[in-house]
Amino acid sequence: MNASSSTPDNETEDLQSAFRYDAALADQIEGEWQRRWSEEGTYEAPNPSGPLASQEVDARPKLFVMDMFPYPSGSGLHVGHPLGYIGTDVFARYKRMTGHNVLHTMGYDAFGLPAEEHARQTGEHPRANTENNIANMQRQLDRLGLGHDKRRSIATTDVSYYRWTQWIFLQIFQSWYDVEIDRARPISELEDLLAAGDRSTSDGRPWIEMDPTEKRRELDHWRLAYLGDAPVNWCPALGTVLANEEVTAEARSERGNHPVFRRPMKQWMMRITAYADRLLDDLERLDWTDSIKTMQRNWIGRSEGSQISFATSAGSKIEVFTTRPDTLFGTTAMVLAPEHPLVETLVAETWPENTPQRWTGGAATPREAVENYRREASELTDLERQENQSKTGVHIGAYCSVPVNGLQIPIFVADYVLMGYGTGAVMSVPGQDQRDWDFAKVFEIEIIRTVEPPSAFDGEAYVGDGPAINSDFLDGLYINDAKQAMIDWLEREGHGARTVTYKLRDWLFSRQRYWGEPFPIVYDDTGLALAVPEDQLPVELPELIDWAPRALDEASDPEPPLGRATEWATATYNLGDGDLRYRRELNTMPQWAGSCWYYLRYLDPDNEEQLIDPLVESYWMTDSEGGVGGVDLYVGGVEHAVLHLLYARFWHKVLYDLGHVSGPEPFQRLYNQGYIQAAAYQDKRGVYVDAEDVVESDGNYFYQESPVTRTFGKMGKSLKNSVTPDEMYSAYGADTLRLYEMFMGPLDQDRPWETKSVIGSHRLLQRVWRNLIDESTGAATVIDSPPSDALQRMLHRTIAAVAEAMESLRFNSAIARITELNNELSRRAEPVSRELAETLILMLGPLVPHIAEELWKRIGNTNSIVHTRFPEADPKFLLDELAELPVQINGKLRSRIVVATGSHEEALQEAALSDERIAELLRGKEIRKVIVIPDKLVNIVAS
RNA sequence: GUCGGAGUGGCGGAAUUGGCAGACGCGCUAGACUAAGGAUCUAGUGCCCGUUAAGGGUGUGGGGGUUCAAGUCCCCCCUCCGACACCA
Repeated sequence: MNASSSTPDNETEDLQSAFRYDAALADQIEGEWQRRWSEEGTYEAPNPSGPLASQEVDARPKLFVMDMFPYPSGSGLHVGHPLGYIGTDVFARYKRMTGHNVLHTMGYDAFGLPAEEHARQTGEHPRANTENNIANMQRQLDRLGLGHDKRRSIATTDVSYYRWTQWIFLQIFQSWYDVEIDRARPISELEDLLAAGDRSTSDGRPWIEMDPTEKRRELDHWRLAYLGDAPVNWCPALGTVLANEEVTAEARSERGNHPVFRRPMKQWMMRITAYADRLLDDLERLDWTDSIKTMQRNWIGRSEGSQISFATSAGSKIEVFTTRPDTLFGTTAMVLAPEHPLVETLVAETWPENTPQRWTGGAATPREAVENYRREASELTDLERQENQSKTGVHIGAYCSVPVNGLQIPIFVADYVLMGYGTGAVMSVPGQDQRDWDFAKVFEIEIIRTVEPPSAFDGEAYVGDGPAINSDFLDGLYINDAKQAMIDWLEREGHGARTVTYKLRDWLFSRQRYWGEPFPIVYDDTGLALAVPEDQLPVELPELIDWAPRALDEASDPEPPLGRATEWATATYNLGDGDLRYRRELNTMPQWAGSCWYYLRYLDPDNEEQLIDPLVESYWMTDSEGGVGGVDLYVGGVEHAVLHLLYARFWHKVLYDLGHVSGPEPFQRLYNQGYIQAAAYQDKRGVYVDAEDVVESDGNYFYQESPVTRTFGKMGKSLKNSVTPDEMYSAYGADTLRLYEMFMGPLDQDRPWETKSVIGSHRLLQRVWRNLIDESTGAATVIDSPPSDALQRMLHRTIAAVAEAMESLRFNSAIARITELNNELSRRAEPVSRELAETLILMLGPLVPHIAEELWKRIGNTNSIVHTRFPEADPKFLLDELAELPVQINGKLRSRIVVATGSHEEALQEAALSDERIAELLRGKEIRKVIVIPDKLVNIVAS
């Protein structure tokens, strides 16, 4: 790092330029202004009521700008981390200056595995570790000069915060989804409906015949948060169960890449599937990128089709789900997932006569074949199953009949059919489905095409549209009509019905961890869950000594660490029958829980009486322009495209149904910032070397004289390519770092970090400073006379461009325009008009607040620029009287003419044709046509 | 494989509705200041031809098309990045 004045040798020059804008001066200015902002509460945004309200009602329009809050990592920040935070800060500052009441703050998503992993290694309690990390990270962020309302900051680990996380859990626990009115309702209302017979119970028994325990079990059946007995993803290395979303396709944990095993276990589940359609439909009302919307749509995975029953000789019917009921006449086999429950009852004792050898898997009986196949399938990892795309399976010796034509078709088990989707059973139609085609080829199953392929078609299964063939009453119909006709027939004949299925599963909500929110749930002797009363919240985490997960092997079973807090594990509550002892729920909530609602707590951070004051909620969360409402701008990485954003939307919708929030969506506009990448260098052995010490020569890279190869990747320890904000502060100051990060490119794009380029942003600030300040005295050099007409025009064009760029988050363009203006001032090398100087400073304000405040003060102002109006372009300066227009011949630029703006076509044509060069070039040519676009160009077509 | 997104100088990137491609910055070249410059300032800088110059040609991943005019619109192809992945 070479700050110009930091070497002792140029002290002489330093004395001459004691007020040159360098790292030392920047550091001093930044410290002073950060102190003043903090003392004056400059960034505090008033609420309409409650403790954070200001004296008078704030008439400004509100704007809620938010970053995805970080996990407070122990390793500290590198320059890639704050990119989004700087972006939102610039936008928030710009909006403050255009008269908005801007809420911008920051919190910490502080529960989670890393603190426990760290604790396991060091013995430091997760809370102590977490608090240290938060303090450290806060210090690093403060140094950037982010304009946050500190009063509103929270950490999900604060007891006063997770008390309300627990409260929300109870709301969900005590609700059910009424499909008739399509929203969640309190469970007490269901009780009334069941008692009145307006809803039938899950097994059809009358409510009044149930004993109290049966009634509780019945209600539990309906709850939005319920105990499910599904197979879970048990990760022994992490000592916890994981959600499907936290497990990779290779059956490993997303965090740490440890093996994950399937285990059946009683787990808390959230009925997010009840909201599948609303989560899908409301996407259309959101200002999010199409790619994120598409990812959510794919994740929800809604598909319409029909359920069809196939009768078997054994009596049980096989239900399949298909999106192509129109192809039913082409069904030539039935394929079940290996885990399908009906396999047991359907499997035949002996092979039927004439069973082809290849169907038997070489086994003596169908049962043996199925058992062998199941064993082989279970020994494959998901990855192997995926790589092995050739179809395998065995016949189970039984047949079922195709309802529409009575055809007897063989039943198979095969692992290409997944138990987790649809009904775990597939009607195999090789003519119209490539997977079925592949399967049919292996087992020599008959192929009947039911859609006529185009004559040129030479593929295998044909999935395109076309007229139905070989399909009796469907013949000639195209796919859509054929589907309708078939579904009508199935419904009329009682063989099936129109249905919808989803890929989305219910959300597995418990973790066998210490460092998470305890459930506000206890159990009595029935083993059924009971809510801890709201007025008994929070259920605080016990201070465990032995909190670390046990080292566990593959054969182990899930075991929550809270079970070791023996005193805490039971509790006395009065739940209506007097004080009784209850067993506590020992699982904790997943990290997603705390991030599902933090935006609401920012709004009313000190409320102990209710989740949020409705007045405050509707003030910040309602869109005055009639949009769906919610956070006005939410900025974060694309990695949360499905999980966090789907969970938070789900919780918000539940709160909306129950009347706790005023709108259906939490985040109106979502913006995904890109990532900062950095060059990383590997030597011959492939070992990463310190990027800082690599030198370039003629496009090749060397580390200690030896050639190294360059790649780009995420900044971090493993690639040895981190650059810390602290290094940038000491070389240039925080404003330069902010400016550089914003100048590198559009906010939503990944961009490579280049330390050598940072100097460019520093130079801009130095030149601005020099244009307004005498570097030897520190006094302002501005003069009071107005700027020249030409400068005035340039200034207002700049204002218009900068405002537009700020509005659309194109900060790189805004900076370019400001640079152009400042370059012009440098070129003129004359004292700058105060009017122009003020405008320039205000435009810089959102980007580089410290130096802007300092310049503002030095040219004679006493107020802060934070709430000063952003300059507005005066239209009268935007139009020049004269304009230089290009003149083209046959589309090629040949000359330019200077004409009055607003000149009519004839005048322009004449000016163009009488231009010397043009006349010269046109000599001897025939003018065929002249295109004149006023104020744009003239194009002469000649030959 | 399917679905998204993107390809513009040596590099990061600009370019409203189709209307002067390469703004702005880095780097590079030359010069100024200097004991010195990895500081600062000034000028130049897409590529090719043209001794300088005037000028000309060419140019936004490739190929075709629409148009007076295409980085921008249409068709086909290639490459890279991201997500999902036997979803019936």
